[in-house]
Amino acid sequence: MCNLISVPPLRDENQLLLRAQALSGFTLGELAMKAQWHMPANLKRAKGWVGVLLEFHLGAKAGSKPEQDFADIGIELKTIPVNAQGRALETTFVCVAPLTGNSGVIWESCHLRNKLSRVLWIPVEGERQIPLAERRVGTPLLWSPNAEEEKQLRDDWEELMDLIVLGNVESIRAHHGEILQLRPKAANGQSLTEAVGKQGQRIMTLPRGFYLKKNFTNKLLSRYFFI
DNA sequence: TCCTGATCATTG
DNA sequence: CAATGATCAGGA
Repeated sequence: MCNLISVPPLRDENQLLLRAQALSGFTLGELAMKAQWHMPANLKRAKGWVGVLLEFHLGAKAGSKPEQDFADIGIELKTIPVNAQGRALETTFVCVAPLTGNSGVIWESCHLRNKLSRVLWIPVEGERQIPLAERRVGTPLLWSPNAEEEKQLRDDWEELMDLIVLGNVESIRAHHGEILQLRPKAANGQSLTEAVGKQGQRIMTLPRGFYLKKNFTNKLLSRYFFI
């Protein structure tokens, strides 16, 4: 994507929050024009477009590094499509699930916990009846899990990781977990990655990712008003 | 209507 | 291929 606007580096999370607040109320069409980006008609062939557009406006480094979007200030950015009531329309992808090399991996130092330790949520209107260019950005929310939320995340993560380590990855369905779920995260059904089989042998399986279920993200968002 | 499994684009 | 950004869409 062309990059004609330079956004200065961020000092701290308050500055990031202010910058995000300044985007609320704008439509995606306005933000695309400001960035001089091409507007796709819909997201069918551009599923991550909204997230990358907001990253650009907030000064996140684009790329595919497995770290927080704003690693220097310890913040992960998540755009979340919402309906007119401010309720999540989709689950939220968190990170790829490690399917091998998990001996000794513990919650305290896992990738998922790090990613979710501090999240800037930006709701964006996502109903398909609204043309993409007319969808508005909502009020951002800076969030860290409280004790109860962290326990829920940890319980689900540990249950899912146990299944992965013990060779049961292929028996995990999306309904496992109260607030976290493990689902395919792949380019297509032919993608394969290494994992552990039932007899401890090496198998090839579809890459998986951790996702936050909508019931959980809705609890976070419901405490705030949308626009 | 909603959820689960499938899929799309891009970068390193 | 694996990571990033996610949403699509058929079947329950």
